[in-house]
Amino acid sequence: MLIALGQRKRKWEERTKDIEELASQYQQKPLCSHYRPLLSKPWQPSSIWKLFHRQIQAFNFAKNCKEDVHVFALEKNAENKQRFYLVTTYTELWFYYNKHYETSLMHCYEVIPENAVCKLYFDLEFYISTNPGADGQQMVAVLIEFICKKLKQYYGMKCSSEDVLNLDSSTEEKFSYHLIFQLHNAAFKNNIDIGNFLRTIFQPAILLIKSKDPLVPEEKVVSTVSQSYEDTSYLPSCLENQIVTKDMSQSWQLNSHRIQEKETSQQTENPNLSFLIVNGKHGGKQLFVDLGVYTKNRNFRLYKSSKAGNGVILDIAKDNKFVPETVKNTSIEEQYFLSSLVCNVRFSNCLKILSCDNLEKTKEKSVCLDGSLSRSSSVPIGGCQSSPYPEIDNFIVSLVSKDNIQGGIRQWNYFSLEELLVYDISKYRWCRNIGRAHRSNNIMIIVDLKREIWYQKCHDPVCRAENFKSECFPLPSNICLPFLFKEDEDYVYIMDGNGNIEEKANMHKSTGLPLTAKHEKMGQNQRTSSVELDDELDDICFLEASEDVELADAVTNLHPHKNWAVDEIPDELLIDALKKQEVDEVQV
DNA sequence: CAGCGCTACCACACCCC
DNA sequence: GGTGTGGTAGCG
Repeated sequence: MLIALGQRKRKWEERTKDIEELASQYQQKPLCSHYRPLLSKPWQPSSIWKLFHRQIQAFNFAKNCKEDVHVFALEKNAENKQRFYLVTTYTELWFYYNKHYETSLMHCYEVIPENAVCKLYFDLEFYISTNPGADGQQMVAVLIEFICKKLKQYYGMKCSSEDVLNLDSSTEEKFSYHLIFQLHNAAFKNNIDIGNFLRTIFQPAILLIKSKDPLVPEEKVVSTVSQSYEDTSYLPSCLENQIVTKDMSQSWQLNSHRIQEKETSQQTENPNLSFLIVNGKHGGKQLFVDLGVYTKNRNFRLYKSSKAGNGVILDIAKDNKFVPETVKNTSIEEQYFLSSLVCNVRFSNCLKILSCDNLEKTKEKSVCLDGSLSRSSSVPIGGCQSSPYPEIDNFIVSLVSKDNIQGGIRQWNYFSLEELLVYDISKYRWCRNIGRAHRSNNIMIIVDLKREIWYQKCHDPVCRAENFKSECFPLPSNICLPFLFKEDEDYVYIMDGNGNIEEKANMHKSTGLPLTAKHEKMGQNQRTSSVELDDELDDICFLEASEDVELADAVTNLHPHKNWAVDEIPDELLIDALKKQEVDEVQV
């Protein structure tokens, strides 16, 4: 007994000694002593890499992070499809992912947060055995052409197959594609709205499928296809005769009239949607486009990832025509990776947010943040629509309720990349640029959840031309995320050098030392976002995520045309800014 | 110790003709 | 027989 205890004690002492030795090594030779993500390449990893068992814990942690972090889901393996939730930045994920395809990161999914602005994306699939002769690539081409046409029709967006990233994950059994639209200066309000949009434009096909269901009475069925002018030779032989009657066509027109008040004149252009319909695995008709992927917090498989239990990765398809712009010091592969991320959408003044309410409500709207493009059919949303943060909404309403004017929130949009809430204000038009209210243009208030600040921007063309952005004001602490979300860190996992996930105490990733609250909050002043990858960034994007944020902001205000990283700002400018802003207790 | 968000489907209760 | 509700298996 005593001997065993003695052995245990010695083992424990050895282990403690090893850890202490390792810790002193890291202290002497820190891994990230000169980390300057905007300057040095190859860059070094930041410290944000945390795994959680529960999605909610991952989101709560991410919301308290100062970096551009995102939540990803990892499938463990084929036997155990249990999922973990990883919080990290795009850049850091790529850094490890790129090297560890065959480890824990091989089954990795982007979590598309509910309410987050995102790109138009598609999951396409059909079983090859039940669809003999179906030409998947040709069907994809027709689909893209159709979607581009509808984007033009509904939102005035111009795009072509060259703006669509085609990813292929097909097997001998199943044709499987992902499409990610890279629209210029436009994105959808959230993935629910994408679903609404697609259900609207695919409605004839959806109803046609339902009509094959004996439970649906035939007279309720509406469809399109008055003229079937398109080549259907790529269709599976079983679908060649799926042409719908003229009565159905009229029905669709009626129905469509209710859906889109202004579009009745265009109905004659409706193409044959039978290209959308395929045979299911066990018979029955289904859509080529999976409409089940537009739900809250949807997991969408990453470029180069495979499903657990199936070795087929999502790779650039042979027929892909999208080529990302090359960016200095980054590989084309990384650019493809960033393009494939559905939520990698950066806020800017000219970004058009596309939205679509669900079919029952039958309202269509498209709003441009710069106000320069006309809004389509719908009425503006009346009153105050609440965002996921009612406390912040209340604060915004209090900001725009002054001088006997009761302003309101016309609409809000959430950018998960930078954690920005962009509020379009109604009724209240006071602009800090001109020192009075605009006559006809509305203002917006941007809440930066990471920097815990808010500022005003403007829809007015003159203010826009100046790229006006007001001073930054601190958010009251009781509406900041750390206050609203108390993070749960009971279970923290890290990945070892081989990319394997191990359960660990709550440790600092680079040093292996226990992580203190201060480390957490400081985030080591590191920026690993795609900031340095995008030449056309809005000024708001450059100088953030640091302890010195206010100072950096002050410098930006003084020198709006320079874009410095926090640690690049010349000392004299910092001092100027200090004087101007009377910022205390800032370490230069 | 440990996934999440649906939808389709089923059983059952209640109501009306 | 029609309609509403609540629970859940199983899909994506």
